[in-house]
Amino acid sequence: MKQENRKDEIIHTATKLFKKKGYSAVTMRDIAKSMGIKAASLYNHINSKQEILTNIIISLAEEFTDEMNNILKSDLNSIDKLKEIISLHVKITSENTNGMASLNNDWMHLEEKLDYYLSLRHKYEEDFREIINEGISKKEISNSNSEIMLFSMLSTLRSLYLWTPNQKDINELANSLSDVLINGVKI
Amino acid sequence: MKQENRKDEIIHTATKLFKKKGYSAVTMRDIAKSMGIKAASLYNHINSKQEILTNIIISLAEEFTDEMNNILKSDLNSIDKLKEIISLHVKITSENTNGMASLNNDWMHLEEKLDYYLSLRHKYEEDFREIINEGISKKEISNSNSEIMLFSMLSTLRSLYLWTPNQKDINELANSLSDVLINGVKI
DNA sequence: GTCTATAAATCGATAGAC
DNA sequence: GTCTATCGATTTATAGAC
Repeated sequence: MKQENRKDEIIHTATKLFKKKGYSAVTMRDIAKSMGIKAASLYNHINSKQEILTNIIISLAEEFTDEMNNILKSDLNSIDKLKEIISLHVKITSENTNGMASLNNDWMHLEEKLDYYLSLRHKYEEDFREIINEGISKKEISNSNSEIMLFSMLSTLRSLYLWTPNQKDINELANSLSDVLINGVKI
Repeated sequence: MKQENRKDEIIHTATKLFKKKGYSAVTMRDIAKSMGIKAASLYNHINSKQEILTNIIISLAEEFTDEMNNILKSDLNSIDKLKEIISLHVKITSENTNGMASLNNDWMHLEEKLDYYLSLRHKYEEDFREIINEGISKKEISNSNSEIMLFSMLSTLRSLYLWTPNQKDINELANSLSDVLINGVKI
């Protein structure tokens, strides 16, 4: 475990609380109490509540962006690129389950960094869409509604934080999830 | 369009705002302003902010519960039961897109009705799980990880409110969605 | 049924002692 | 680096005039 300085400790504590109740319902007093100190003491390490949220969300969004770029650069076929995306979501979610809740549910409370976040998200979805459409034109992916395939997969991957907090083997999870998302449930 | 009394109008307005920012970030002044009146006037029609949230969430949860009971009672095979569940989510989401946001993201802010909501949700997931397991034992559904199939489908269905607000033909959406969820994306 | 006015509590954030 | 004390703004909700 990496050594946590006081600022990281605040962010880590806040992330846990944000998952339970959402950014708006968590007070600086809640965060402080959870750390055994007073709210005023938090301000020796962070400048504002908003700074905490920005830190949680932007670092995750940039991580997704970087990894998506690696997948795009690879010479995998479309199905294997999808499997890589699935593994990426499983990995990041397992490393920061609580943070994924803020990324999904509290991004609209970003202030200065809102537009930047939206641009990263838009680019990510565009890249995902391109992989699917490339797969369709190369006859690797079924030629049905590509938008529904995109948002169905994305919805499941974005919801991983809700039901995989105690997952042991993340490789097995990624494999099973790939099986279900790519082959469906029918025999 | 059914005639809306003042209380329904308040709930309708609040539901729209709750989707945008979440229950905790929306104030009674926001709701009133959006209706062109003052916050104090709201209290002539509703007793509290909490009552608005309870009304939104419990009515939706009970609708899902009732319809799931009908599906369970039917003599459809497992795949067709799954298709009925998919149609149910598409229908309810198209009728109350904004309310689905509260159902998904703000249920933890329920107070007196929280336990009741949790019991309905638990029962719904149990019924869904039973349909999948029955399909597996009858060789209608693939014998892979049933929990992953359950939560993958449920995640997609619960996220419908995010990307289907302007859907025209809900029958076609339900059919395409069934195709993707049941048959996957592979050719 | 809506208004103004305000109560009582709580919010994020700061000042200054230690 | 944490504390007490507090500011100023904002919250839900109520009282009472119209």
